[in-house]
Amino acid sequence: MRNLSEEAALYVERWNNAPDGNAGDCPVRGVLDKISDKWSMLLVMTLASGPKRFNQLRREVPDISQKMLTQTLRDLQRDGMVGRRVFDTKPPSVEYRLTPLGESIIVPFGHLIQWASANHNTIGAARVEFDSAA
Amino acid sequence: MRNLSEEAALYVERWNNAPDGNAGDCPVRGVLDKISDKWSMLLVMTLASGPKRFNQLRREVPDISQKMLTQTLRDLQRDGMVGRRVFDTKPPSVEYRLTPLGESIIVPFGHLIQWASANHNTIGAARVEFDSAA
DNA sequence: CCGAATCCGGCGTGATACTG
DNA sequence: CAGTATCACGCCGGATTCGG
Repeated sequence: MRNLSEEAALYVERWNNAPDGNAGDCPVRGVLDKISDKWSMLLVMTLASGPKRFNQLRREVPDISQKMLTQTLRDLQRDGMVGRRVFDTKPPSVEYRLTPLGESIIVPFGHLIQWASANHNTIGAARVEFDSAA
Repeated sequence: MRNLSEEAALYVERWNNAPDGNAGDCPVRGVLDKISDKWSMLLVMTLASGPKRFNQLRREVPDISQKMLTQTLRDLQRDGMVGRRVFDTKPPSVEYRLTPLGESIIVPFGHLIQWASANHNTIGAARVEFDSAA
């Protein structure tokens, strides 16, 4: 191990000592697969600012199709990240909101966004450099 | 906004005030797409414990195909996350190691792993509950 | 030992149309 | 407004084979 930060070293150690290090059925990878879903985290962050209705979400995430919005919301609901509430109005309206579990992922995911925001320029430059060298 | 933690509220605000909130070409989403890659972060965490050679990586991540290993390593190299060093030995050997940029993602990604590790039981239970209700 | 090149099946994804 | 149903396409990713 090189001189990583204390905190980084801790995570690396935990990773290496995980009971199922890198098995395909490792439960952590199961959760991470959801996180890596194209739309899941985008919707979570959109719902983070408060409950929203179906078409409201469509407007705030313009490039999601209706199908994927429905499907992603159902998956998030299934995982207990999002709550769904139906109002018997006319026309009917449905409200989606983050559960406490859903809210709890905002912080760790925020760290990742912060990292991406801070480093996307560096990454972009590295890509240009790499491609020009080829 | 409900009573999220101070930190969570901060990330939500940043997200909503982002210059490109949710455009498809938002640079942050470009970076996040890489993170959401099936193998990228797995390899980063595997390399976090030190430089490794090609077949060494294959052994430590048994369920990755040779093709995806090559491809993912090249992408990571392109993004400046991984360095590649060739030794003119016989037989030749190639060593991959994290760059400082690559090491810098260990901490934010570690937070996510920690969250996944802490909550995968809750999520699993929520899924069973949801499926049985259907 | 470290790859590149090729073939190909499956599934995630979007477009479109229809329902209550 | 809030979905469901169906179809068709793209491309990711695995298996296999070949090369330096």
